[in-house]
Amino acid sequence: MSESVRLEALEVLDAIDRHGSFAAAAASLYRVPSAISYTVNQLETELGIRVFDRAGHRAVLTPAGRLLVDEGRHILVASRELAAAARRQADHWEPELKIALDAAQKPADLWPLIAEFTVAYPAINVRINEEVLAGGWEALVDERVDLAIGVADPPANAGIRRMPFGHIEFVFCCAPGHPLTAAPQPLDDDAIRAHRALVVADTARQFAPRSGNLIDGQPRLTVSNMHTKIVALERGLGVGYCPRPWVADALAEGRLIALNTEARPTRRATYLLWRRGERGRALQWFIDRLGRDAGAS
Amino acid sequence: MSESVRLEALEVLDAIDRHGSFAAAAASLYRVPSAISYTVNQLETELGIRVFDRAGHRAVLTPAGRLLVDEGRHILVASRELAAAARRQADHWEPELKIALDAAQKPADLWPLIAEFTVAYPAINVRINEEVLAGGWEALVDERVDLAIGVADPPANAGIRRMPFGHIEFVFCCAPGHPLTAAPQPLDDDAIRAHRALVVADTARQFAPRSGNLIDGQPRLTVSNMHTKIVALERGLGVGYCPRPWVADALAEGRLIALNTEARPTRRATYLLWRRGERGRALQWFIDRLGRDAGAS
DNA sequence: CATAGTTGTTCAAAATTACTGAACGATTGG
DNA sequence: CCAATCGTTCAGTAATTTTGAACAACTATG
Repeated sequence: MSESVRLEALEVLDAIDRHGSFAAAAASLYRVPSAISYTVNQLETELGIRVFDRAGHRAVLTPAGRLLVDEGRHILVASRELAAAARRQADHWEPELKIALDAAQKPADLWPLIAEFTVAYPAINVRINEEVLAGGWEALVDERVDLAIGVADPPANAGIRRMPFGHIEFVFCCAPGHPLTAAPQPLDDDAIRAHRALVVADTARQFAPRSGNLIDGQPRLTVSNMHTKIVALERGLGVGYCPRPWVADALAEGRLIALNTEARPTRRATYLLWRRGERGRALQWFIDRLGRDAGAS
Repeated sequence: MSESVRLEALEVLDAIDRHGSFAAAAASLYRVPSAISYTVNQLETELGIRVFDRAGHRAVLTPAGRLLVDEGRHILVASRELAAAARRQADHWEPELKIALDAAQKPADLWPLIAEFTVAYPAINVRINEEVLAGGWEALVDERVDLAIGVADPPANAGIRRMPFGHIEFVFCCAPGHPLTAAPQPLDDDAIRAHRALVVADTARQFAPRSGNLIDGQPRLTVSNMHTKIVALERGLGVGYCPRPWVADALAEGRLIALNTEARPTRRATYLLWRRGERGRALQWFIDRLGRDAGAS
């Protein structure tokens, strides 16, 4: 009456079910029929139940046996996958790579690369979180992600390695009918402060939240992601800076208007960030590929 | 280089991780330290990787070893649960009991019973589908469920056993401002046919769908469940028969009005239905408990 | 800086477990 | 009814796992 089923028994059950008889299963496992009998008997005494009904002298699975076969196959697969995953891990392939993508980057830009990776390495899971402002940095420091893409102005930190990734241009936008469109440009802080600012909430959980491009004293409408911010801008709910790639279409189609503002940096360098030390091959692959295209964006 | 990890090795790894050393693990498994060494070595050669780093002469898990421990525990749990599930199955406890609840019954009426069952038998999963008209019957015949509760007017069938469950009273309802409220009662078919009928779609997939209480030629608005039907009735989108338990509150609060209709049976017997033959203990438990209260509803 | 108490390894022997092969009874299909 | 298949049993053998003793490396403690 052992408390757990033995993997060997599950293999034997699987073979019997797959080949239709003890004899055929024995042949498929390069063993002799009595060895199959032996294992099945052992399983039955261990579990204290009947797994096969031997009435018609062609052994047929009992309901409990059926359960063992069906569920047992999941366990067999899992234990094979675990062996494979351990070998990959030992070969410096992490089982899962977690990526933080800064909200200023368009997720669609990353999809071709993800697609290429998952085709080449189907066993490695990839998980992408979109993070805003300090969120990507914090996720990296907290080891919630392995790689942060497109973070602007990251603080210096001995434990974090960085590589220039590109530049992101911020455009001050509002809807066509918005009162600010009538104001003289370049807009000064006072002109801007009179109108509600649309901001994307920083996803940082514990570091001091940063407010990007934000002028104090201005009324705010905070939304949870860049897409919502742009929709809200188009509806005239406020004004704010947006990454150019996100608003290029809306500007071209006249759904949003770009306005000049005074002396505020609109172009910022962005970086690829990862923790120093052990670098898995999947992480290295992404650093290589993203670094190769750097500056293009 | 076997393709799968052995359960014995996972037990040993788990014990080492849990107790902190080979020696302590050996003690906990009532074995001698060299046996632990043996199993670990065997695992390492089978996988072709290092599982422990023996540099500091206090063996420490490699990343691959940590993966094996963490993921391996899931496999150990699964194989123990499989053994237990097989024993329960052999003891005529089905691993999962699937119940079809007729839309005319209020799901809330079943919750106390479900709660009682899951406390008494936490290992047995219960799944409830709500089915409309022929849907419950069909789900039973198709073996998608094991028990159908509250089905009205089930066809006779040699493979299906039944037990009277109760009665369900249907009330013809409409919103307070609806034109039918001004018509003389009892309403005849012509009066009813002039107004849109709200019907709940039959969930039957292959049997001829039944239309409950429906007069042909009448315009219809079909919705997917009883709750939606009642909301739609309250909004004045149509008229129709509803089970009294579902509309009792709405009638009492005046959100719906009950109207008399001509010569149509408004009270129907409902039944508990299950397939004849092997009857698992969970099924028997529900039949006993539901049968005991029969007639009360 | 000993020293006692760890920890994990190795190896031959012992114990246990799994597999084989032959003999046998039961069932199926032609 | 005969030949072919199927699964079981059982004694013997092969393979694997466990043991116990000897050993080497490290740690903490006085």
